[in-house]
Amino acid sequence: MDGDNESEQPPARVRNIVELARIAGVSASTVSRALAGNPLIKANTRERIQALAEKHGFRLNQMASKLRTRETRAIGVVVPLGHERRQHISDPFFMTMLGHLADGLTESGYDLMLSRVLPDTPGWLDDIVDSGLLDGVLIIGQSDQLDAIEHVAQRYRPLVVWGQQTPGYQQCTIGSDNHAGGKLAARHLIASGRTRLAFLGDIRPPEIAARFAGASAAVQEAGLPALEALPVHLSGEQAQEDIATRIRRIGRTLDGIVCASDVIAMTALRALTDEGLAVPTDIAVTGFDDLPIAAQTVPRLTSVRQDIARGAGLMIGALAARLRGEDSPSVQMTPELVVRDSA
Amino acid sequence: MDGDNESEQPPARVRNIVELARIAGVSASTVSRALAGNPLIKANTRERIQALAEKHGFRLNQMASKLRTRETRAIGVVVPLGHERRQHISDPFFMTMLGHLADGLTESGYDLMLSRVLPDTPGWLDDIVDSGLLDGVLIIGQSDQLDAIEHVAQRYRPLVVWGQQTPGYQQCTIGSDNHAGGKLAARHLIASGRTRLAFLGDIRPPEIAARFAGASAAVQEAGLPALEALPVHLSGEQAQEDIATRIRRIGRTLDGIVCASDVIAMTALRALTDEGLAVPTDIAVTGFDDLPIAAQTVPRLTSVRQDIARGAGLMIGALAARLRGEDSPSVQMTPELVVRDSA
DNA sequence: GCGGCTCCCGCAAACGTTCGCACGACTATC
DNA sequence: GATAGTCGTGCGAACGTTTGCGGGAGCCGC
Repeated sequence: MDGDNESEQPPARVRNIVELARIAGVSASTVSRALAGNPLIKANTRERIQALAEKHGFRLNQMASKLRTRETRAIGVVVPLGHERRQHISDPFFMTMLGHLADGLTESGYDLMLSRVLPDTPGWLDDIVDSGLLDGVLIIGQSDQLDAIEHVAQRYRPLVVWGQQTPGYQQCTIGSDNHAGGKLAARHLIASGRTRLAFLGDIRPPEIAARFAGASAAVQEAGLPALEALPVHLSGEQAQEDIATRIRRIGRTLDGIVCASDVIAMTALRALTDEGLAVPTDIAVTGFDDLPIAAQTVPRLTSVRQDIARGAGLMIGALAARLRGEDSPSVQMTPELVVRDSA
Repeated sequence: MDGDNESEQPPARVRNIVELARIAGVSASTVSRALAGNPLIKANTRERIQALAEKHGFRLNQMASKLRTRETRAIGVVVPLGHERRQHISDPFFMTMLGHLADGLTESGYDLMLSRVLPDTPGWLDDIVDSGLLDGVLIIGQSDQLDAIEHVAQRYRPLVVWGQQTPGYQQCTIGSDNHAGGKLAARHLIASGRTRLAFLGDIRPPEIAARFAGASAAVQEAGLPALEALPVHLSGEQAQEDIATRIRRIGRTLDGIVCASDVIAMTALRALTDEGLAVPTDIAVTGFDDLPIAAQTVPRLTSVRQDIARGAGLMIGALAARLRGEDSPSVQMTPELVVRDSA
């Protein structure tokens, strides 16, 4: 009747392994091993301790455990927002990628720590990799931080980057062959008789620069006048504004637009409709990424497909190899043009 | 000439505070305080130590620091996928919310740990809150875990939920007044003369159930036959399939659809177009959320606006209050109908 | 009855910080 | 010149785990 009655009041919460050890009448080491399922501990004490832990709602303090074992089982996913200092990561591409990474990492038993970072201090990436909180780091998009990333990649192995592989850089990069992708899109427009093309998107990030270069190459080999890049913000209300303005200003002088992403293409579609221009009859539009929404727009978007799920898988695979101490090469996936109605 | 030359080779990386202390010729405590900017340490030794740390590329081990201070400065963001066991969190709503949360938390100096969890083990949420890794937890969407969440909420204060406030439940819930929102949408359809309505979406999650209930109420007060709910998956290719099937089967019998989300509405739009049904002349469609894409579809989507940015802000505010030990009430935001072209 | 073996378990030292307390040196006061 | 009051630094004990090593208890065979 003295509070020790099990059925009357919920057992006191146990806060650490020693308390539980006292209750069980064993040492802390035994509890630790028992909870870890270590066969060194006799089966019935092991189960007794596990039951006791369950009963008192006890869970190991991961912080202590991780400190001790020096294994955090956590991966950092960082999105550098160097060229695009907008407040939120609303870009569906990032988000989709993030979703796949979350899946893959959870599956492998890793926690995911998300950092959306404005890279203004020089050591931003060092702060992350040297925090002692992470076993490895995945970077989504190089933004304008190619060199900063490279500098860290030189000494920190478990680092994998989604982006554009660049000659002379050692960082393990997973990404599409953006140059080929851009070329694919432009060639398709040209093949359908378009001659007055433009490229819509900010070409500072290496991925986009490569897409632009690819498209330019196609334009050049067709003997058309050099492709012009029309910089616009990547997403957000700002982008909508930018794009609408661009379209209003020069939409009628064009008959084909290669867009840096599906989101941009989608917004362009909307802006063109508003301008009274018909897609694809007056002007053809291609996207990039082939996000699910590309199939849902009216007209449906012709887009360069990036297999994001596969990309995420490759990133995790490469990281896993590096965590095992093996080496893992960069991978360029071959993009594919998905022809729908917009071009 | 013996390797101690500073300019020749990069200084050896220092791994912990004691090593740095030895180099600086002081005690570990002093280094700790110096790096923390503690004014107890004389200004010039403080700076000397900071410079030394910089030079040797030393950074505090956060794991140890967090263990010691029992303050993790990390918030868990969890997305329970109870009713929707699809592989990825691709839903743009979640993603947008996540983006805003990431912004807000980073701003307040918190790290964000993302857990996408299939709640199959009974203690899934306990595992998270008792991991010792987090100062607080935000849950996006209640899924079918209302009770599991409630059980933890009873004892764990720093927990805030995005979802539907439900009578008899204590959990701190931030969300829209979904009932009002659903009613708003249905009333709008009815006001424009629609009489044969349906609700498109899985009504198991409480948020959606409330939207359905609200729409039903409007239908009932107009004296129309009871509203039918057509369950479909929330997103992904599966959803597309589901929706197309539904539309093909009964699209022609309807003249108005209340959709549970913008994504569903968008897919419906596409499916209707494919069926040769004109929106809004043949059939009117409303969305829910008013995501940026709602303004980009053709025709533009009439949707019930949820201010996601504000919602994220409220969640973080409520959590912050709870972290300070204060209490914070649930909040229901008033939704607003944004009328565009689809209804 | 003694050595050796197996089987469980406890001791104590880590992991890398932080922070209360004490202590030495130096100035100011009477 | 003794006492009190700063100021700056070091000692050592935490935070809650994990794990190498050692040792006691029990059993076997000789």
